[in-house]
Amino acid sequence: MILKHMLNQLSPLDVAFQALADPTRRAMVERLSRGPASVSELARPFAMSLPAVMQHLALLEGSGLVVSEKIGRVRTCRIEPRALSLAEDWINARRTAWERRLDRLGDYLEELKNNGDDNASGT
Amino acid sequence: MILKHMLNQLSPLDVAFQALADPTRRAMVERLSRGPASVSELARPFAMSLPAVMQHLALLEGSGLVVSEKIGRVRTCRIEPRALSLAEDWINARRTAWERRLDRLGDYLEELKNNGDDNASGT
DNA sequence: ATATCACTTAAGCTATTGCTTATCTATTTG
DNA sequence: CAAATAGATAAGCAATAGCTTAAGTGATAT
Repeated sequence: MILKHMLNQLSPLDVAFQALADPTRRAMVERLSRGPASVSELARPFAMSLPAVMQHLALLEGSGLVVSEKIGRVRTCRIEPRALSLAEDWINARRTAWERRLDRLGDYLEELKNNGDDNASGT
Repeated sequence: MILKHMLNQLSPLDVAFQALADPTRRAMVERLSRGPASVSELARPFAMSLPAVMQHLALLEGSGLVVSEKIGRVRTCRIEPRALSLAEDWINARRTAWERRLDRLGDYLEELKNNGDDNASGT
């Protein structure tokens, strides 16, 4: 039997926003925005087990928001700004689309007002 | 008995990112970025029941990303750009923090290179 | 060599999420 | 008024998310 969730592959945007939805993961991104960190450094501020932190990290890496490299026994993590841009740009596009729409509406109403008196007898 | 999840109140940023994490809700935001829509207009593109759409809508309104007004029997929804900015600005702040950090590092390495020959005997 | 450190993997458990159907309440419209 | 329309509320259910503990693995220090 083929399950529904096996069919629909998630887009990069899906996984990025899903990764950012969790407060712990956003705190990890915030920490990494100030510079690289090892897994245990990343884990230290949180009141949760290391495996829990690793699961968050796995999701962040899966989304491309974070990349890491293991040297010896320590894995160093850093943030990938281009994956952040992806989400940022999506929001920006929707917000500016709305604002442009408001501007056009404003212009139209302005035009109506200005043409009001010299158009009153025009028809 | 007091449950843990009854204590921790979610921040505006939490609910905003959580709202944006779902593909259906992002599609609704995308639709609304092109102009206001009624609940059934919003629901039409999706292969799910109206109550399901209403639950998504409730979450979007709870996050402040969408506002709505009911006139007669139709509720008209529109997007609230300032709530979008909240999430957008959070991402932007982290991304630019990282990029500034990289720039400073680049400047430092550049400086090391330029001072290399006239500093070789300097100490 | 062996103990410690830094992670990693696996399994399991609970709360939440994203749906569903069924039922209900207001507003139009005929 | 009766019937259709637009939305709202409630209850329930399967899948997922976010943890936990226990038990690895491989690198480094004693």
